[in-house]
Amino acid sequence: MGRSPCCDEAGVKKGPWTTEEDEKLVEYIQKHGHGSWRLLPMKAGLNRCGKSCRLRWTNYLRPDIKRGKFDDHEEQLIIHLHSILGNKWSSIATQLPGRTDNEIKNYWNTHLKKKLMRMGIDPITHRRRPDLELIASLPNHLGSTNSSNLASSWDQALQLQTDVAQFARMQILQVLLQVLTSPSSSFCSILGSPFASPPNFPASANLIQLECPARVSPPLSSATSAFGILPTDNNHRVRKESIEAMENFSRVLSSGDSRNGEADNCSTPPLVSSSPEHASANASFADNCLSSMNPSDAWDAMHLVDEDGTDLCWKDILECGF
DNA sequence: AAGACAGCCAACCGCACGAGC
DNA sequence: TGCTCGTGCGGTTGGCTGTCT
Repeated sequence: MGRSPCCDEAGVKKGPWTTEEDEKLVEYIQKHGHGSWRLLPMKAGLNRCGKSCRLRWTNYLRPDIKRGKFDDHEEQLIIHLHSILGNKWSSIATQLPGRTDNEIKNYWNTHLKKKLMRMGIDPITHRRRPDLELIASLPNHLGSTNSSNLASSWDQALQLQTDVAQFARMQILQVLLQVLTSPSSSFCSILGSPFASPPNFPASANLIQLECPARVSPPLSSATSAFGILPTDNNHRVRKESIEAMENFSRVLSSGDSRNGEADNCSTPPLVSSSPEHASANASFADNCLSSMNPSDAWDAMHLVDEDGTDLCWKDILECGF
């Protein structure tokens, strides 16, 4: 697990690459392949660490790199994949031939994030954020101060309050989905513990009566297992398979599947994880199973029952819990 | 014309993970 | 089983460039 000492070596050059260095690196790799990155600088006669060489090659010198502006299709694809995968830049990059993860990451941070915020969409959750919309439209509101506008601002403020409450509910829904679609450890341990409840979940919501996994009804368990989320899987396998599943899924989307149109029409894919570490597993379930549902339908789809076989009042729990 | 500021992006840093011993 | 090594990845930084004042 130790860190590679390669970049700790003294006397190794850092900073921008010169054309001579680039030429040496390209020439060496074209002749011999990169082989071991650690040994490459020495063999190629470069006073750089292997890591730096690898980065320079993969992000800049590789012959298949596509240069220039991102087109609309690429932009939409990045936004969509980010809504599914979170900050998994390397996974996103696999869907955009010729683009590097670094390039996509930079483009996201400098362009797309701001673009979404201007549209009133939270770039992390990919959900509509009324507050952001309000901020974006603030200049318009400041420009007009007559009484009717004041009244409409009040309406808007009240609407905002309602939206924030709705948003909070959705956050809880997300947390629950994260828990439900996480590997067994988190689901069972959280629900099995007499004290634990999902983060930010209201204390009044009593989840302890649930157990794992017998009480998860077939629709949910089949939906999750279809994407590799099995209670017996370990974390890494689940993560990997989930990402692979999402990559396959997004491949279908990008190849013009009919659902793509629906997804594109809805600029904010629903029920997207707010935490990157859960994004892949969470999203595979959410995006495939719940994309066309409103929150109420989503609950119906989950169809959770307690041990007596009666429906749990999840909706009520959420609606009354805070 | 020049200094301040903001945006952009290549490169670096440090952590995580798998393989091999 | 635990350690080291090599590599991949995501977050962050620093310097270059363009725009504004």
